[in-house]
Amino acid sequence: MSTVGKAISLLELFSVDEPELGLSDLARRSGFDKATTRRLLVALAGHGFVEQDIGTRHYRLGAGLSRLARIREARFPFLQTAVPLVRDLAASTAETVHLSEFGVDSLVTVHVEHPAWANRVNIDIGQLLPLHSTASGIAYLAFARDETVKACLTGSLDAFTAHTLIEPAAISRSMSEARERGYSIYDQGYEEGVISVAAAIRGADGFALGTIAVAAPKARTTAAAIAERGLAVREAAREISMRLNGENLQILRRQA
Amino acid sequence: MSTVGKAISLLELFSVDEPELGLSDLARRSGFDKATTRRLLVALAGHGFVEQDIGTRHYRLGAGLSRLARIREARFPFLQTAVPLVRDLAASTAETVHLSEFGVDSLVTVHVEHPAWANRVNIDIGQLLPLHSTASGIAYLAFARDETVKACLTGSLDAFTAHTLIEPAAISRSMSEARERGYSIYDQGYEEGVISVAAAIRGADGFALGTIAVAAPKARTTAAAIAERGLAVREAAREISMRLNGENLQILRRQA
DNA sequence: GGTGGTCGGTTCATTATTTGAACTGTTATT
DNA sequence: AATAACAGTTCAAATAATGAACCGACCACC
Repeated sequence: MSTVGKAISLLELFSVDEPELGLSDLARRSGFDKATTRRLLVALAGHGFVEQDIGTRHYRLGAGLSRLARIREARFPFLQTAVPLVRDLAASTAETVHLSEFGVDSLVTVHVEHPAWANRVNIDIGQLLPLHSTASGIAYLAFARDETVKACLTGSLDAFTAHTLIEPAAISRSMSEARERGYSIYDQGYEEGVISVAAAIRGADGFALGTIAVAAPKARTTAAAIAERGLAVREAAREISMRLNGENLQILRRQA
Repeated sequence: MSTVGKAISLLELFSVDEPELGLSDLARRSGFDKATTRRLLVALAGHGFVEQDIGTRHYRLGAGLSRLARIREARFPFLQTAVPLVRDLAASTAETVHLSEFGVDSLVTVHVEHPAWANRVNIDIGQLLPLHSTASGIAYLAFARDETVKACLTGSLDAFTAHTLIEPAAISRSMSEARERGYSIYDQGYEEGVISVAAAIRGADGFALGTIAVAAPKARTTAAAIAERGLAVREAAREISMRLNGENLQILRRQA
Protein backbone atom coordinates (compact mmCIF):
# COMPACT_ATOMS: atom_id res chain seq x y z
CA MET A 1 0.00 0.00 0.00
CA SER A 2 1.24 3.46 -0.78
CA THR A 3 2.18 5.74 2.08
CA VAL A 4 -0.64 8.02 1.07
CA GLY A 5 -3.09 5.14 1.26
CA LYS A 6 -1.84 4.33 4.74
CA ALA A 7 -2.32 7.89 5.89
CA ILE A 8 -5.84 7.97 4.54
CA SER A 9 -6.72 4.65 6.10
CA LEU A 10 -5.70 6.15 9.42
CA LEU A 11 -8.24 8.90 8.84
CA GLU A 12 -10.83 6.30 8.01
CA LEU A 13 -10.52 4.76 11.46
CA PHE A 14 -12.40 7.70 12.89
CA SER A 15 -16.17 7.45 12.97
CA VAL A 16 -19.17 9.16 14.49
CA ASP A 17 -19.06 6.64 17.34
CA GLU A 18 -15.33 6.95 17.88
CA PRO A 19 -14.34 10.43 16.86
CA GLU A 20 -11.19 10.52 18.99
CA LEU A 21 -8.48 7.90 19.14
CA GLY A 22 -5.11 7.63 20.85
CA LEU A 23 -1.82 6.82 19.16
CA SER A 24 -1.57 3.23 20.35
CA ASP A 25 -5.17 2.59 19.46
CA LEU A 26 -4.66 3.93 15.96
CA ALA A 27 -1.52 1.84 15.54
CA ARG A 28 -3.29 -1.28 16.74
CA ARG A 29 -6.31 -0.85 14.53
CA SER A 30 -4.41 0.17 11.43
CA GLY A 31 -1.84 -2.54 11.86
CA PHE A 32 1.00 -0.05 11.33
CA ASP A 33 3.91 0.34 13.66
CA LYS A 34 3.53 2.95 16.34
CA ALA A 35 6.38 4.99 14.93
CA THR A 36 4.90 4.83 11.45
CA THR A 37 1.47 5.77 12.74
CA ARG A 38 2.90 8.74 14.53
CA ARG A 39 4.86 9.93 11.51
CA LEU A 40 1.72 9.74 9.41
CA LEU A 41 -0.31 11.59 12.04
CA VAL A 42 2.28 14.33 12.24
CA ALA A 43 2.19 14.71 8.47
CA LEU A 44 -1.60 14.84 8.52
CA ALA A 45 -1.64 17.28 11.42
CA GLY A 46 0.77 19.54 9.52
CA HIS A 47 -2.00 20.15 7.01
CA GLY A 48 -4.86 20.22 9.48
CA PHE A 49 -6.25 16.81 8.52
CA VAL A 50 -6.04 15.70 12.12
CA GLU A 51 -5.66 17.67 15.30
CA GLN A 52 -4.59 16.58 18.73
CA ASP A 53 -6.46 17.27 21.91
CA ILE A 54 -4.14 19.19 24.18
CA GLY A 55 -5.44 17.48 27.28
CA THR A 56 -5.92 13.83 26.36
CA ARG A 57 -3.37 13.76 23.51
CA HIS A 58 -5.94 11.90 21.48
CA TYR A 59 -6.29 12.62 17.80
CA ARG A 60 -9.38 13.65 15.90
CA LEU A 61 -10.23 14.73 12.38
CA GLY A 62 -9.12 18.30 11.67
CA ALA A 63 -10.41 21.50 10.15
CA GLY A 64 -8.43 21.02 6.93
CA LEU A 65 -10.94 18.37 5.94
CA SER A 66 -13.83 20.74 6.47
CA ARG A 67 -12.07 23.27 4.32
CA LEU A 68 -11.61 20.93 1.37
CA ALA A 69 -15.09 19.48 1.76
CA ARG A 70 -16.51 22.99 1.58
CA ILE A 71 -14.53 23.74 -1.56
CA ARG A 72 -15.93 20.61 -3.10
CA GLU A 73 -19.39 21.52 -1.93
CA ALA A 74 -19.05 24.98 -3.51
CA ARG A 75 -18.51 23.39 -6.91
CA PHE A 76 -20.93 20.61 -6.43
CA PRO A 77 -23.58 21.62 -3.90
CA PHE A 78 -24.91 18.16 -3.25
CA LEU A 79 -25.58 18.60 0.45
CA GLN A 80 -26.85 22.15 0.25
CA THR A 81 -29.29 21.16 -2.44
CA ALA A 82 -30.44 17.89 -1.02
CA VAL A 83 -30.67 18.44 2.73
CA PRO A 84 -33.85 20.54 2.67
CA LEU A 85 -35.62 17.87 0.64
CA VAL A 86 -34.33 15.17 2.96
CA ARG A 87 -35.84 17.12 5.84
CA ASP A 88 -39.17 17.45 4.06
CA LEU A 89 -39.24 13.75 3.33
CA ALA A 90 -38.36 12.91 6.92
CA ALA A 91 -41.17 15.13 8.14
CA SER A 92 -43.76 13.63 5.83
CA THR A 93 -42.78 9.96 6.30
CA ALA A 94 -41.83 10.11 9.99
CA GLU A 95 -39.12 7.56 9.28
CA THR A 96 -35.35 7.64 8.90
CA VAL A 97 -34.29 9.34 5.67
CA HIS A 98 -30.70 9.19 4.51
CA LEU A 99 -28.74 10.72 1.71
CA SER A 100 -25.73 9.04 0.12
CA GLU A 101 -23.12 9.88 -2.41
CA PHE A 102 -21.11 7.40 -4.43
CA GLY A 103 -17.45 7.09 -3.50
CA VAL A 104 -14.91 4.51 -4.66
CA ASP A 105 -17.05 1.35 -4.57
CA SER A 106 -19.87 1.94 -2.18
CA LEU A 107 -22.30 4.63 -1.13
CA VAL A 108 -21.27 7.06 1.55
CA THR A 109 -23.94 8.34 3.91
CA VAL A 110 -23.59 12.10 4.00
CA HIS A 111 -26.75 13.14 5.76
CA VAL A 112 -29.42 11.53 7.94
CA GLU A 113 -32.67 12.67 9.50
CA HIS A 114 -34.08 10.48 12.24
CA PRO A 115 -37.73 10.46 13.34
CA ALA A 116 -38.77 10.92 16.95
CA TRP A 117 -39.75 7.25 17.41
CA ALA A 118 -37.81 5.26 19.94
CA ASN A 119 -38.02 2.28 17.61
CA ARG A 120 -36.42 3.56 14.47
CA VAL A 121 -33.70 2.67 12.02
CA ASN A 122 -30.45 4.26 13.08
CA ILE A 123 -27.89 5.25 10.52
CA ASP A 124 -24.67 7.16 11.15
CA ILE A 125 -23.16 9.80 8.99
CA GLY A 126 -20.12 8.40 7.24
CA GLN A 127 -21.52 4.88 7.17
CA LEU A 128 -20.76 2.96 3.99
CA LEU A 129 -23.61 1.16 2.23
CA PRO A 130 -22.83 -1.87 0.04
CA LEU A 131 -24.35 -1.68 -3.42
CA HIS A 132 -25.87 -5.14 -3.64
CA SER A 133 -27.63 -5.35 -0.29
CA THR A 134 -29.33 -2.01 0.26
CA ALA A 135 -32.21 -0.17 -1.38
CA SER A 136 -29.85 2.75 -1.99
CA GLY A 137 -27.34 0.45 -3.65
CA ILE A 138 -29.90 -1.02 -6.03
CA ALA A 139 -31.30 2.41 -6.86
CA TYR A 140 -27.76 3.57 -7.60
CA LEU A 141 -26.87 0.56 -9.72
CA ALA A 142 -30.07 1.00 -11.73
CA PHE A 143 -28.61 4.21 -13.15
CA ALA A 144 -24.88 3.56 -12.79
CA ARG A 145 -22.27 3.20 -15.52
CA ASP A 146 -21.85 -0.29 -16.92
CA GLU A 147 -18.34 -0.61 -15.54
CA THR A 148 -19.57 0.17 -12.01
CA VAL A 149 -22.30 -2.44 -12.29
CA LYS A 150 -19.87 -4.99 -13.65
CA ALA A 151 -17.32 -4.25 -10.90
CA CYS A 152 -20.06 -4.75 -8.33
CA LEU A 153 -21.41 -8.01 -9.73
CA THR A 154 -18.08 -9.72 -10.30
CA GLY A 155 -16.49 -11.11 -7.20
CA SER A 156 -18.26 -12.70 -4.27
CA LEU A 157 -20.93 -10.70 -2.50
CA ASP A 158 -21.50 -10.83 1.25
CA ALA A 159 -24.88 -12.05 2.50
CA PHE A 160 -25.72 -9.93 5.53
CA THR A 161 -29.09 -11.60 6.12
CA ALA A 162 -31.02 -14.52 4.66
CA HIS A 163 -32.69 -11.98 2.36
CA THR A 164 -29.55 -10.46 0.85
CA LEU A 165 -29.40 -10.93 -2.91
CA ILE A 166 -26.07 -12.42 -3.89
CA GLU A 167 -26.92 -13.82 -7.31
CA PRO A 168 -25.95 -11.36 -10.06
CA ALA A 169 -29.11 -12.33 -11.97
CA ALA A 170 -31.35 -11.55 -9.00
CA ILE A 171 -29.62 -8.23 -8.45
CA SER A 172 -29.98 -7.34 -12.13
CA ARG A 173 -33.68 -8.11 -11.95
CA SER A 174 -34.06 -5.93 -8.89
CA MET A 175 -32.20 -3.14 -10.73
CA SER A 176 -34.51 -3.41 -13.73
CA GLU A 177 -37.56 -3.18 -11.50
CA ALA A 178 -36.12 -0.14 -9.78
CA ARG A 179 -35.37 1.47 -13.14
CA GLU A 180 -38.94 0.98 -14.34
CA ARG A 181 -40.60 1.96 -11.09
CA GLY A 182 -38.28 4.89 -10.46
CA TYR A 183 -37.41 3.62 -7.00
CA SER A 184 -36.03 0.47 -5.39
CA ILE A 185 -37.40 -1.62 -2.54
CA TYR A 186 -35.17 -3.81 -0.40
CA ASP A 187 -36.65 -6.02 2.27
CA GLN A 188 -34.17 -6.83 5.05
CA GLY A 189 -31.20 -7.09 2.72
CA TYR A 190 -28.70 -5.51 5.07
CA GLU A 191 -30.27 -5.96 8.47
CA GLU A 192 -33.16 -8.07 9.75
CA GLY A 193 -36.39 -6.19 10.37
CA VAL A 194 -35.54 -3.18 8.21
CA ILE A 195 -37.27 -2.35 4.94
CA SER A 196 -36.18 0.53 2.71
CA VAL A 197 -37.09 2.35 -0.46
CA ALA A 198 -34.60 4.48 -2.39
CA ALA A 199 -34.24 6.49 -5.57
CA ALA A 200 -31.20 7.62 -7.52
CA ILE A 201 -30.11 11.24 -7.72
CA ARG A 202 -28.78 11.71 -11.22
CA GLY A 203 -26.29 14.04 -12.86
CA ALA A 204 -26.64 15.97 -16.09
CA ASP A 205 -25.31 12.91 -17.96
CA GLY A 206 -28.16 10.77 -16.62
CA PHE A 207 -25.91 8.60 -14.47
CA ALA A 208 -26.50 8.26 -10.74
CA LEU A 209 -24.47 10.41 -8.36
CA GLY A 210 -26.05 9.26 -5.12
CA THR A 211 -29.31 8.26 -3.57
CA ILE A 212 -32.01 9.27 -1.15
CA ALA A 213 -33.68 6.55 0.89
CA VAL A 214 -36.30 5.95 3.57
CA ALA A 215 -35.61 3.13 6.03
CA ALA A 216 -38.17 1.84 8.50
CA PRO A 217 -38.77 -1.04 10.92
CA LYS A 218 -40.64 -3.67 8.94
CA ALA A 219 -43.00 -4.31 11.84
CA ARG A 220 -44.90 -1.07 11.31
CA THR A 221 -44.62 -0.87 7.54
CA THR A 222 -47.52 -1.77 5.26
CA ALA A 223 -47.35 -2.46 1.55
CA ALA A 224 -49.35 0.69 0.96
CA ALA A 225 -46.85 2.74 2.96
CA ILE A 226 -44.01 1.32 0.87
CA ALA A 227 -45.71 2.32 -2.37
CA GLU A 228 -46.46 5.78 -1.06
CA ARG A 229 -42.91 6.29 0.22
CA GLY A 230 -41.53 5.00 -3.06
CA LEU A 231 -43.33 7.72 -4.95
CA ALA A 232 -42.24 10.34 -2.41
CA VAL A 233 -38.60 9.28 -2.55
CA ARG A 234 -38.68 9.19 -6.35
CA GLU A 235 -40.10 12.67 -6.40
CA ALA A 236 -37.50 13.97 -3.95
CA ALA A 237 -34.67 12.43 -5.98
CA ARG A 238 -36.06 13.96 -9.16
CA GLU A 239 -36.28 17.38 -7.55
CA ILE A 240 -32.72 17.20 -6.17
CA SER A 241 -31.41 16.07 -9.57
CA MET A 242 -33.16 18.94 -11.29
CA ARG A 243 -31.88 21.55 -8.88
CA LEU A 244 -28.37 20.14 -9.05
CA ASN A 245 -28.24 20.11 -12.80
CA GLY A 246 -29.69 23.58 -12.99
CA GLU A 247 -26.88 24.76 -10.78
CA ASN A 248 -24.33 22.91 -12.86
CA LEU A 249 -25.54 24.57 -15.99
CA GLN A 250 -25.04 27.93 -14.36
CA ILE A 251 -21.53 27.01 -13.36
CA LEU A 252 -20.66 25.89 -16.85
CA ARG A 253 -22.15 29.03 -18.30
CA ARG A 254 -20.09 31.19 -15.97
CA GLN A 255 -16.91 29.39 -17.03
CA ALA A 256 -17.64 29.80 -20.70
CA MET B 1 8.48 16.74 2.50
CA SER B 2 6.75 13.50 3.33
CA THR B 3 4.83 11.73 0.63
CA VAL B 4 1.68 12.33 2.63
CA GLY B 5 2.43 16.04 2.72
CA LYS B 6 2.88 16.02 -1.04
CA ALA B 7 -0.43 14.30 -1.56
CA ILE B 8 -2.22 16.79 0.65
CA SER B 9 -0.57 19.75 -1.03
CA LEU B 10 -2.00 18.43 -4.29
CA LEU B 11 -5.45 18.59 -2.72
CA GLU B 12 -4.75 22.12 -1.59
CA LEU B 13 -4.28 23.27 -5.16
CA PHE B 14 -8.01 23.04 -5.69
CA SER B 15 -10.05 26.09 -4.80
CA VAL B 16 -13.51 27.51 -5.27
CA ASP B 17 -12.25 29.37 -8.34
CA GLU B 18 -10.44 26.38 -9.80
CA PRO B 19 -12.27 23.30 -8.63
CA GLU B 20 -11.03 21.10 -11.47
CA LEU B 21 -7.47 20.68 -12.66
CA GLY B 22 -5.73 18.48 -15.22
CA LEU B 23 -2.74 16.26 -14.54
CA SER B 24 -0.13 18.45 -16.21
CA ASP B 25 -1.52 21.50 -14.50
CA LEU B 26 -1.36 19.85 -11.10
CA ALA B 27 2.20 18.68 -11.77
CA ARG B 28 3.27 22.14 -12.85
CA ARG B 29 1.73 23.93 -9.90
CA SER B 30 2.84 21.46 -7.29
CA GLY B 31 6.34 21.20 -8.71
CA PHE B 32 6.20 17.41 -8.65
CA ASP B 33 7.00 15.21 -11.57
CA LYS B 34 4.08 14.22 -13.72
CA ALA B 35 4.54 10.56 -12.84
CA THR B 36 4.70 11.36 -9.15
CA THR B 37 1.65 13.56 -9.39
CA ARG B 38 -0.25 10.82 -11.09
CA ARG B 39 0.73 8.22 -8.53
CA LEU B 40 -0.41 10.50 -5.75
CA LEU B 41 -3.68 11.21 -7.52
CA VAL B 42 -4.33 7.52 -8.02
CA ALA B 43 -3.68 6.88 -4.34
CA LEU B 44 -6.01 9.72 -3.39
CA ALA B 45 -8.66 8.57 -5.85
CA GLY B 46 -8.49 5.08 -4.36
CA HIS B 47 -9.93 6.50 -1.17
CA GLY B 48 -12.30 8.96 -2.79
CA PHE B 49 -10.27 12.05 -1.93
CA VAL B 50 -10.20 13.03 -5.58
CA GLU B 51 -12.31 11.89 -8.48
CA GLN B 52 -11.75 12.18 -12.18
CA ASP B 53 -14.21 13.59 -14.65
CA ILE B 54 -14.92 10.87 -17.18
CA GLY B 55 -15.14 13.35 -20.04
CA THR B 56 -12.41 15.92 -19.48
CA ARG B 57 -10.12 13.62 -17.44
CA HIS B 58 -9.65 16.51 -15.06
CA TYR B 59 -9.45 15.86 -11.35
CA ARG B 60 -11.59 17.35 -8.59
CA LEU B 61 -11.99 16.89 -4.86
CA GLY B 62 -13.89 13.71 -4.02
CA ALA B 63 -16.71 12.48 -1.83
CA GLY B 64 -14.35 10.89 0.68
CA LEU B 65 -13.54 14.35 1.94
CA SER B 66 -17.20 15.13 2.48
CA ARG B 67 -17.55 11.92 4.41
CA LEU B 68 -14.72 12.67 6.82
CA ALA B 69 -15.75 16.29 7.17
CA ARG B 70 -19.23 15.17 8.14
CA ILE B 71 -17.84 12.77 10.73
CA ARG B 72 -15.86 15.62 12.19
CA GLU B 73 -18.91 17.83 12.08
CA ALA B 74 -20.94 15.20 13.94
CA ARG B 75 -18.56 15.34 16.88
CA PHE B 76 -17.97 19.01 16.68
CA PRO B 77 -20.96 20.72 15.09
CA PHE B 78 -19.26 24.01 14.38
CA LEU B 79 -20.95 24.70 11.06
CA GLN B 80 -24.37 23.42 12.04
CA THR B 81 -24.35 25.56 15.13
CA ALA B 82 -22.89 28.70 13.67
CA VAL B 83 -24.43 29.00 10.22
CA PRO B 84 -27.91 30.10 11.38
CA LEU B 85 -26.37 32.88 13.44
CA VAL B 86 -24.14 33.89 10.55
CA ARG B 87 -27.28 34.19 8.44
CA ASP B 88 -29.03 36.32 11.05
CA LEU B 89 -26.05 38.60 11.32
CA ALA B 90 -25.81 38.92 7.55
CA ALA B 91 -29.48 39.83 7.39
CA SER B 92 -29.25 42.46 10.11
CA THR B 93 -25.99 44.06 8.94
CA ALA B 94 -26.51 43.72 5.17
CA GLU B 95 -22.79 43.17 4.81
CA THR B 96 -20.52 40.17 4.20
CA VAL B 97 -20.37 37.88 7.23
CA HIS B 98 -17.83 35.08 7.37
CA LEU B 99 -17.12 32.26 9.73
CA SER B 100 -13.65 30.81 10.24
CA GLU B 101 -12.10 27.95 12.08
CA PHE B 102 -8.50 27.73 13.17
CA GLY B 103 -6.35 25.26 11.28
CA VAL B 104 -2.57 24.78 11.42
CA ASP B 105 -1.45 28.41 11.49
CA SER B 106 -4.17 30.51 10.03
CA LEU B 107 -7.93 30.80 10.00
CA VAL B 108 -9.89 28.81 7.46
CA THR B 109 -13.04 30.36 6.03
CA VAL B 110 -15.73 27.73 6.34
CA HIS B 111 -18.86 29.73 5.63
CA VAL B 112 -19.76 33.05 4.04
CA GLU B 113 -22.95 35.04 3.56
CA HIS B 114 -22.82 37.84 1.02
CA PRO B 115 -25.22 40.79 0.92
CA ALA B 116 -27.14 41.77 -2.19
CA TRP B 117 -25.02 44.88 -2.83
CA ALA B 118 -23.01 44.97 -6.02
CA ASN B 119 -20.23 46.69 -4.10
CA ARG B 120 -19.46 44.25 -1.35
CA VAL B 121 -16.55 42.43 0.16
CA ASN B 122 -16.13 39.09 -1.52
CA ILE B 123 -14.72 36.16 0.39
CA ASP B 124 -14.44 32.60 -0.84
CA ILE B 125 -15.01 29.48 1.17
CA GLY B 126 -11.69 27.84 1.87
CA GLN B 127 -9.82 31.11 1.86
CA LEU B 128 -7.06 31.33 4.48
CA LEU B 129 -6.92 34.42 6.68
CA PRO B 130 -3.58 35.47 8.20
CA LEU B 131 -3.72 36.05 11.93
CA HIS B 132 -1.90 39.37 12.11
CA SER B 133 -3.65 41.28 9.35
CA THR B 134 -7.36 40.55 9.69
CA ALA B 135 -10.03 41.37 12.24
CA SER B 136 -10.71 37.66 12.58
CA GLY B 137 -7.05 36.97 13.23
CA ILE B 138 -6.81 39.56 15.99
CA ALA B 139 -10.03 38.36 17.57
CA TYR B 140 -8.65 34.82 17.49
CA LEU B 141 -5.27 35.76 18.92
CA ALA B 142 -6.97 37.67 21.73
CA PHE B 143 -8.19 34.36 23.11
CA ALA B 144 -5.60 31.97 21.70
CA ARG B 145 -3.09 29.84 23.58
CA ASP B 146 0.20 31.54 24.37
CA GLU B 147 2.15 29.25 22.09
CA THR B 148 -0.09 30.12 19.13
CA VAL B 149 0.37 33.83 19.79
CA LYS B 150 4.11 33.41 20.13
CA ALA B 151 4.32 31.34 16.93
CA CYS B 152 2.43 34.09 15.12
CA LEU B 153 4.48 37.01 16.41
CA THR B 154 7.90 35.46 15.87
CA GLY B 155 9.10 35.52 12.31
CA SER B 156 8.51 38.25 9.79
CA LEU B 157 4.95 39.26 9.03
CA ASP B 158 3.74 40.25 5.58
CA ALA B 159 2.37 43.77 5.12
CA PHE B 160 -0.55 43.47 2.71
CA THR B 161 -1.41 47.18 2.81
CA ALA B 162 0.09 50.29 4.37
CA HIS B 163 -2.25 49.69 7.33
CA THR B 164 -1.18 46.12 8.14
CA LEU B 165 0.25 45.83 11.62
CA ILE B 166 3.60 44.11 11.50
CA GLU B 167 5.09 45.19 14.82
CA PRO B 168 4.49 42.56 17.53
CA ALA B 169 3.88 45.35 20.05
CA ALA B 170 1.18 46.94 17.90
CA ILE B 171 -0.48 43.58 17.33
CA SER B 172 -0.43 42.84 21.06
CA ARG B 173 -2.05 46.17 21.76
CA SER B 174 -4.75 45.46 19.20
CA MET B 175 -5.31 42.06 20.82
CA SER B 176 -5.69 43.62 24.26
CA GLU B 177 -8.23 46.08 22.95
CA ALA B 178 -10.15 43.28 21.32
CA ARG B 179 -10.08 41.26 24.54
CA GLU B 180 -11.50 44.15 26.55
CA ARG B 181 -14.07 45.22 24.02
CA GLY B 182 -15.12 41.68 23.17
CA TYR B 183 -14.52 42.25 19.47
CA SER B 184 -11.73 43.38 17.16
CA ILE B 185 -11.67 46.11 14.55
CA TYR B 186 -9.25 46.07 11.64
CA ASP B 187 -9.11 48.95 9.20
CA GLN B 188 -7.76 47.91 5.78
CA GLY B 189 -5.21 45.50 7.20
CA TYR B 190 -5.56 42.90 4.47
CA GLU B 191 -7.03 44.82 1.58
CA GLU B 192 -7.45 48.54 0.87
CA GLY B 193 -10.93 49.88 1.36
CA VAL B 194 -12.19 47.07 3.57
CA ILE B 195 -12.98 47.43 7.25
CA SER B 196 -13.97 44.50 9.46
CA VAL B 197 -15.06 43.64 12.95
CA ALA B 198 -14.74 40.16 14.42
CA ALA B 199 -15.23 38.20 17.61
CA ALA B 200 -13.80 34.91 18.83
CA ILE B 201 -15.88 31.76 19.17
CA ARG B 202 -14.54 30.00 22.23
CA GLY B 203 -14.46 26.42 23.45
CA ALA B 204 -15.28 25.07 26.88
CA ASP B 205 -11.69 25.73 27.93
CA GLY B 206 -12.04 29.44 27.13
CA PHE B 207 -9.63 29.35 24.21
CA ALA B 208 -10.68 30.49 20.75
CA LEU B 209 -11.77 27.89 18.21
CA GLY B 210 -12.65 30.24 15.38
CA THR B 211 -14.21 33.57 14.62
CA ILE B 212 -17.19 35.30 13.14
CA ALA B 213 -16.62 38.57 11.30
CA VAL B 214 -18.41 41.28 9.35
CA ALA B 215 -16.49 42.85 6.46
CA ALA B 216 -17.65 45.95 4.61
CA PRO B 217 -16.43 48.52 2.10
CA LYS B 218 -14.98 51.36 4.16
CA ALA B 219 -16.64 53.96 1.95
CA ARG B 220 -20.11 53.29 3.32
CA THR B 221 -19.11 52.48 6.90
CA THR B 222 -19.52 54.97 9.74
CA ALA B 223 -17.91 54.78 13.16
CA ALA B 224 -21.36 54.24 14.63
CA ALA B 225 -21.98 51.30 12.31
CA ILE B 226 -18.69 49.75 13.39
CA ALA B 227 -19.61 50.02 17.05
CA GLU B 228 -23.04 48.56 16.43
CA ARG B 229 -21.67 45.71 14.34
CA GLY B 230 -19.03 45.05 16.94
CA LEU B 231 -21.67 44.45 19.56
CA ALA B 232 -23.70 42.29 17.19
CA VAL B 233 -20.72 40.15 16.21
CA ARG B 234 -19.70 39.80 19.85
CA GLU B 235 -23.19 38.69 20.72
CA ALA B 236 -23.29 36.19 17.86
CA ALA B 237 -19.93 34.74 18.87
CA ARG B 238 -21.06 34.43 22.47
CA GLU B 239 -24.23 32.65 21.41
CA ILE B 240 -22.37 30.23 19.13
CA SER B 241 -19.86 29.48 21.89
CA MET B 242 -22.64 28.80 24.36
CA ARG B 243 -24.51 26.49 22.04
CA LEU B 244 -21.33 24.65 21.11
CA ASN B 245 -20.27 24.11 24.68
CA GLY B 246 -23.75 23.09 25.70
CA GLU B 247 -23.64 20.47 22.94
CA ASN B 248 -20.21 19.35 24.04
CA LEU B 249 -21.38 18.86 27.58
CA GLN B 250 -24.14 16.64 26.29
CA ILE B 251 -21.68 14.61 24.29
CA LEU B 252 -19.43 14.17 27.28
CA ARG B 253 -22.38 13.21 29.42
CA ARG B 254 -23.48 10.61 26.90
CA GLN B 255 -20.00 9.09 26.82
CA ALA B 256 -19.76 8.90 30.62
C1' DG C 1 -2.22 16.94 -44.44
C1' DG C 2 1.87 17.29 -42.27
C1' DT C 3 4.06 19.33 -37.93
C1' DG C 4 4.90 20.95 -33.44
C1' DG C 5 2.88 21.40 -29.04
C1' DT C 6 0.27 19.67 -25.28
C1' DC C 7 -2.31 16.44 -23.19
C1' DG C 8 -2.94 11.96 -20.04
C1' DG C 9 -0.62 8.12 -18.91
C1' DT C 10 3.39 4.41 -18.34
C1' DT C 11 8.06 2.29 -17.54
C1' DC C 12 12.09 1.01 -14.72
C1' DA C 13 16.83 1.73 -12.95
C1' DT C 14 18.26 4.95 -9.44
C1' DT C 15 17.57 7.12 -5.17
C1' DA C 16 15.61 8.71 -1.07
C1' DT C 17 12.09 7.83 2.16
C1' DT C 18 9.74 4.82 5.09
C1' DT C 19 9.99 1.24 8.41
C1' DG C 20 10.01 -1.06 13.09
C1' DA C 21 12.52 -3.16 17.07
C1' DA C 22 14.24 -1.25 20.85
C1' DC C 23 14.46 2.65 23.45
C1' DT C 24 13.06 6.78 26.82
C1' DG C 25 10.13 9.09 29.73
C1' DT C 26 5.37 9.95 31.64
C1' DT C 27 1.06 8.76 33.77
C1' DA C 28 -2.47 6.07 35.69
C1' DT C 29 -3.54 1.66 38.38
C1' DT C 30 -2.83 -1.71 41.97
C1' DA D 1 6.68 0.68 45.06
C1' DA D 2 5.74 -2.12 41.24
C1' DT D 3 3.25 -2.70 36.95
C1' DA D 4 1.34 -1.59 32.85
C1' DA D 5 -0.11 1.21 29.32
C1' DC D 6 0.59 5.34 27.26
C1' DA D 7 3.02 9.02 23.86
C1' DG D 8 6.84 9.73 21.58
C1' DT D 9 12.02 8.96 19.61
C1' DT D 10 16.10 6.72 17.29
C1' DC D 11 18.72 4.71 13.43
C1' DA D 12 20.33 0.76 10.44
C1' DA D 13 17.81 -1.96 7.16
C1' DA D 14 14.30 -2.49 3.83
C1' DT D 15 11.16 -0.69 0.89
C1' DA D 16 8.70 2.54 -1.71
C1' DA D 17 9.06 6.92 -4.26
C1' DT D 18 11.19 9.20 -8.03
C1' DG D 19 11.76 11.24 -12.79
C1' DA D 20 13.78 11.14 -17.48
C1' DA D 21 12.31 9.14 -21.39
C1' DC D 22 8.78 7.14 -23.52
C1' DC D 23 3.89 6.20 -25.95
C1' DG D 24 -0.29 7.32 -28.33
C1' DA D 25 -3.99 10.73 -28.81
C1' DC D 26 -5.61 15.12 -29.64
C1' DC D 27 -5.58 19.93 -31.21
C1' DA D 28 -4.23 24.09 -33.62
C1' DC D 29 -1.75 26.14 -37.20
C1' DC D 30 0.74 26.80 -41.21
